[in-house]
Amino acid sequence: MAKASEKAYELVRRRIIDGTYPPASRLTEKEIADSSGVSRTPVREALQQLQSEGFVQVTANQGAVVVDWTASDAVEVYEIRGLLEPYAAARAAERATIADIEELQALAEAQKNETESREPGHMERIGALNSQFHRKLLDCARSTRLSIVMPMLIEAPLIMRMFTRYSDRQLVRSAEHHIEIVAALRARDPEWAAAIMRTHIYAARTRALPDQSREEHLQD
Amino acid sequence: MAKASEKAYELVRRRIIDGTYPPASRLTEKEIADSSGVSRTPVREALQQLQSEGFVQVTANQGAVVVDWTASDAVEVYEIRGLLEPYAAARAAERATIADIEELQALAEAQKNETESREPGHMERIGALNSQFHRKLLDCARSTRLSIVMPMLIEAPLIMRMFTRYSDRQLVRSAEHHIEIVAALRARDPEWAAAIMRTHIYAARTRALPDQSREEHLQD
DNA sequence: CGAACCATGATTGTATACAACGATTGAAGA
DNA sequence: TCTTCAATCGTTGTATACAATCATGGTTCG
Repeated sequence: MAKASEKAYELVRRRIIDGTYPPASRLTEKEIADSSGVSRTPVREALQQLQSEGFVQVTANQGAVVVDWTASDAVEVYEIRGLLEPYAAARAAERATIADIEELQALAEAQKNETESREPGHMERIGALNSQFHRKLLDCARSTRLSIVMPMLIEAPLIMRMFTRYSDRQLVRSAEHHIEIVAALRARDPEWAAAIMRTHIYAARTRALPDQSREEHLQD
Repeated sequence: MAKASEKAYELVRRRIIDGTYPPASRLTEKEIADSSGVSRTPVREALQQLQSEGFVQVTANQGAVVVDWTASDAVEVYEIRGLLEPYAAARAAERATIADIEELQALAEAQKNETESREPGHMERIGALNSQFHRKLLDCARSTRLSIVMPMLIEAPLIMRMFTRYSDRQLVRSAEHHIEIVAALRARDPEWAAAIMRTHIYAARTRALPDQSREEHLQD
């Protein structure tokens, strides 16, 4: 059996992402402990972990609340990703092994296929593949600090739901970006990798902006 | 009395920074609990907190070890700061209140004075003032994400000791940078703020590079 | 009627006991 | 001599009991 603290962590994280625990709702340790079948001690650890990842906010003696995301929060996340992920991509271009690159390619192609097939549940699978791709690329950057910092930006609940705002056209483009990133890594070209990654993030950022009609309203 | 978990946190953090717990040394919960006079439960919370800030690395069933910093780690920190802090400075230029700016100015001037007076213990005070300045500026950026991420980069133990590598000339310059940053905020000029901050970080990064003889060896 | 104030209940914070796990050491066998 | 295995011990992981704290609602006094 997995460790108790992980069990609680997974449960809460899943429920935050799927909306069972809506934004601004209060989480009591006892309720989580009962739901996950562990004691309060590992629950507290899980909540602290979730806090360091930006999922919840715990206040002294008042417990944890699910953080509420505003549009400006989302934009802020993309701005910071726009600074850090190109750097991560450049590092990855210099450090990824062949095996790493193959794995990234597999992820990118799987995502591309999902965007084309559009079978039931493809949105969830695309979201998962997208997260995996960015996480794997982060791994290839071989940077302790980035590995601590970026998961919070990649796996934020709002960010993971952002795909629902994409048109089919935009989903395809996003997958193509991933494929081009892999190409840049294969070419061992840090600048190319950084440039296409920057493009990728900026394109995503637009989806987070309040008014989404500014781009591509003619095509979609 | 402060909360038990904070007590343990402060103790361990201080001991890591002052070298009582050297890099790569193992920290047992019991030893910390005895030293700080609290039980193991809050100690565990403190260690987890310290992990999320990059001070220690805890491994399952094997406890925590103080992270060991290499030269490349230091460079990595400055590279990331070189990306994030100019952005933070730009945001601060748009968001800082007059009171914020006055406080920053006071910190910058105090640091300048310390570099000129050179009274006993000035190095420690400069280090503290420097941390305060960057933390306050971060505060003015009004970014939840940056506030979570950056303390780890600003308060890393190695970074705080880096001042010992500065020549007098470089200490003065560093203080001057801070003063100019305040001027940029006062002018509400995000680009200026970002530019001088970038300069400030890059100048610091050079100190972290293995071979420090490349700059200013004639003057110093 | 309103505001300040205590009593109460619920929830978080801490301590301690116990369980589970891993490293280490020593002996037995090849 | 080297390897393997098992027992032991120290350490971490978890559960539970208790203490401290906060939100609440009702009560009293102005």
